[in-house]
Amino acid sequence: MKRAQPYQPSEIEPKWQAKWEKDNLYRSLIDYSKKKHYALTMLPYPSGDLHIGHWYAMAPSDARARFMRMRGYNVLFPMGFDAFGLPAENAAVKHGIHPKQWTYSNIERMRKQLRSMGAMFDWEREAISSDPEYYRWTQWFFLKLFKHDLAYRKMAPVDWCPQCNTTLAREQVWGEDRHCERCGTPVIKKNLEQWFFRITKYAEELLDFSHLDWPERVRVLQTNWIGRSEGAMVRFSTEQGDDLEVFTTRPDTLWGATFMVLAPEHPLVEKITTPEHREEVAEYVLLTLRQSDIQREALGKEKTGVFTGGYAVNPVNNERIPIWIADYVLMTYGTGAIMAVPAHDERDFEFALKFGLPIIPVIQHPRALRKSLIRRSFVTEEFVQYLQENHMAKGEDQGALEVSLEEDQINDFVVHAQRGLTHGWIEIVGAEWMFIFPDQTLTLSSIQADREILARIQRIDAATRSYRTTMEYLWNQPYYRDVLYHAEYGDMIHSGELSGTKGEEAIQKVIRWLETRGIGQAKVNYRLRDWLISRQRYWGAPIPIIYCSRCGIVPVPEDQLPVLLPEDVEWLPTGESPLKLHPTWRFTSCPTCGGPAERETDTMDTFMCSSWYHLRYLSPKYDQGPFDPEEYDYWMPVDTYTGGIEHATMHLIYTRFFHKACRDMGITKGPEPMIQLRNQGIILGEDSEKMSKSRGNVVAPDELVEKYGADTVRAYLMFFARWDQGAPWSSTGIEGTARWLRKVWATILEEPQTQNQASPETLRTLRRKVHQTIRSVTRDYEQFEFNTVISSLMELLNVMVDAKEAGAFGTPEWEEAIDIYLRLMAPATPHIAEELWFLLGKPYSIHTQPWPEVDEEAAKEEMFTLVIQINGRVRDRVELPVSASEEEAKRAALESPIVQKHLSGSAPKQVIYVRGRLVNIVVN
RNA sequence: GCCGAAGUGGCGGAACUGGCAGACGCGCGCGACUCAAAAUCGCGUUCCCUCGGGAGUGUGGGUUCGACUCCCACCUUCGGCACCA
Repeated sequence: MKRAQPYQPSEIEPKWQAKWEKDNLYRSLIDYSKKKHYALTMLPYPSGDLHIGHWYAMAPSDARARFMRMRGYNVLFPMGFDAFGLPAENAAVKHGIHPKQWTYSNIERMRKQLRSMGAMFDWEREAISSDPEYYRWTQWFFLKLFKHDLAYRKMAPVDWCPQCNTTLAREQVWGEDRHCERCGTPVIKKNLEQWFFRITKYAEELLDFSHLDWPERVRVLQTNWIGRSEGAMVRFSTEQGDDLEVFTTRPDTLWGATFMVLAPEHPLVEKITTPEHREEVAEYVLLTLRQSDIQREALGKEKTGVFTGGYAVNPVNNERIPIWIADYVLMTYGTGAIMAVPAHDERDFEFALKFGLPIIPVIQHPRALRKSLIRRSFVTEEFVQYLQENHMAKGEDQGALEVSLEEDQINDFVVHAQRGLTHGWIEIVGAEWMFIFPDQTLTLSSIQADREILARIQRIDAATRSYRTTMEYLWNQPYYRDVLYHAEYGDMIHSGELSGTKGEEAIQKVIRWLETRGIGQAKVNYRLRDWLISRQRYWGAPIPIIYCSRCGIVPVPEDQLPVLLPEDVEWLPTGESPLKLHPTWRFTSCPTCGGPAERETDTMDTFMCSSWYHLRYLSPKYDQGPFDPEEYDYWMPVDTYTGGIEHATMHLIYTRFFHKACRDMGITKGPEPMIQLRNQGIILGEDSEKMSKSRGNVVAPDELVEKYGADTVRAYLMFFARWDQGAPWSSTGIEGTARWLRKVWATILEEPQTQNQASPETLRTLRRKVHQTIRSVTRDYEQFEFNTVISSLMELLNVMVDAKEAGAFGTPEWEEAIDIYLRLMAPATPHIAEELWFLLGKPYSIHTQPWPEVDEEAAKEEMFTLVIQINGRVRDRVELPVSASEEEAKRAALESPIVQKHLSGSAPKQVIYVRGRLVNIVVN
């Protein structure tokens, strides 16, 4: 027996990596004779150490890129670094190293670690966002956006991270406590003059995913983030004659608007506040401003607000309604003002009840009961009998009958009620809003009616005198509570000429009605805000703007780019941009008038750098533009993009916006930058907790590579979980993958220990499994199902081991099997595949070989297991040739002794036959 | 509260078109080799059982000859949003 050399990844892996690099094996050049495939994995931040998460993102992506290459595509799979950003500055503060030095030495280290992965990166295309040759073009894009009015500067309340000492985009503020996405510190509000990109201009187009093959999850996240809502703008006016516009999604409830609420910051507040309310309003505004957003938006917080003394006119019914201010109305959404319809909006309902504002129902509840609480003391005994005889009284509580009525009982009830009332009144609420008095019936249909009803019942019952509105009285009858408020669609009531409008057409009909009268129109509103890109930090691309006292905001001329970052700065965090504290850098001359001027000292959000890195990869050294148009036309768009889902509402929305804006400026082409997106999951620590240094559960890929070799790590990462889900790490699990590779090695290289002559069946079975595996591995790579790629290969190996034992070694079928096996494993485990390929004397390199084709004939099964069920339960199995007819299958099933026993003479009711699978005998 | 996803052995997972539930691997058990260990190999491994079977894919219903797969309701976990008018 010949023993082969043992499998030594630490020897073969560096050897092949060096050779591939020397031979330029992964250089990706334009080749018009081939179909291109641009595979991109998200740009890593050079934090200093490649962690297992990087491997998890990149190694399976690399395997797939390699697979595409073997399938005949010209594949571009580039790598680079998102090299600007805060950690470099934090390290500078902590260790006294310059951010640039820290960053570039980290990059050096990570390049080495990345090379140990054996990935097919084309390093000639590496791009580093902090290189002046890179950020020159980041600045150039800024200027283009500025020129096309897509970048603008404004004073605004912005989110500020006190830990990072900088402003953040809305997308970078996370969670209920509104913390900084990077460091977890709760943010505060600051009023600052900042630069924004007009991403909101693209809100509608960003909702269109029809050109994208992206996970549903990401599309839903982005859709929710953009937050489209349809409704109407309605023009109310103040008594002073100012227009007061509101956005509403429920124009059908307009007739129920009984007051208005402005955000405390609303510009009209000053003007409408009357002298006697001035002090109270000023105090409230101040209080609101002092509160953090977290306090202000804390849920479950009781509503607060104050009356301004001012009044508005509801344009649909000319009702005079009070204007309040309250912090539950946000200046940043809609117009910063709302019409309050307390009967059909939970927040307004709560507010109205608290402050005694009238509540008028204007939408019929689709299912509500008609409820009435009838005090015995108000009515005759005959009437009580009437209620009981007709089963209207369902209960009794403290001398009051709890009545509920069907629609067809109402008329009869009203007649009896008026006769039965000795004094007092009877109300019906829910699907009706009637107050029946002996002499008349009133309906709660307007503010006026609310006052009349309240006045009458207060005259009758002194106990109701503390109530400020009719609804407040009703609310204090617990029996009514569930029918007093609802936010559903329904038929319009109490709405003047539009009363009776059906729920399903109400909104559209009201909008048309408003439009013909010129008091409102349809309007779509978005939750999305413009992208705040100013950062008060040093290590970023300077915003290429100059402020001149004579010429105002002046863009740096393109030919003066890049605006270089000075290297001699103080980085100690002060809350001001370090560039502002530099003794000379900010002082310059105006490009327009030549007079003294100052540079913008803020730098750009690093998401700006990563919005276009996929373009810089195309031609990282090109200096006539951000990218070489020829490269663009060949490679773009990105065909598959892989990375984590955490960027769903940040990078992935920014880069889509960026592409669309550039398209409209004539720079890029096509609807989308990245066609197919796939997300990998997260690897947890072995304790099922999130990996972190403090928990001590971090898995270090360098150590794994040293112990097992890169191929084992790559294969294990592909195998151990569904790629899109991730799972806890297992240090015993990886042993299984290591065993698999050792077994491959031994199976292919070692002489067999058997004298057996392989039977034709053995060889046939071997070939069948080989070709079936080509089919499944190909399909699984296409679908990013990497775990089953590896398990199929393991299965095939098990069959090969059996075949070898049975004497297949050395036969043509065996040679074919190992040839195909190595090709199939080459994308996942490139080094061992290359080494074995080499040892077998096959032509270098396996990675330039074509992907194997399925021989359909060989893959065909000859026999199959016919499952025999009785009443859907498996009772027996029998082997049949694939060619067996329905009759043969049914006969085989019915002849089965087990079936005979179960049938015990009786005839089957039905026999169901599924070709190639089963026979199901139904016997009752 | 709203939106979304996921629940399958001790664990990661497979079952891709409604048709054998648990592929592949980990772990575990027994055995072989060995003075011994490591490595390797073989067998077993969803649960219950009176050895005939029975139960079983989060729970409860439904559709179907047949449901992990389709429908309805619910529970749990995770993610996102959150006074967005």
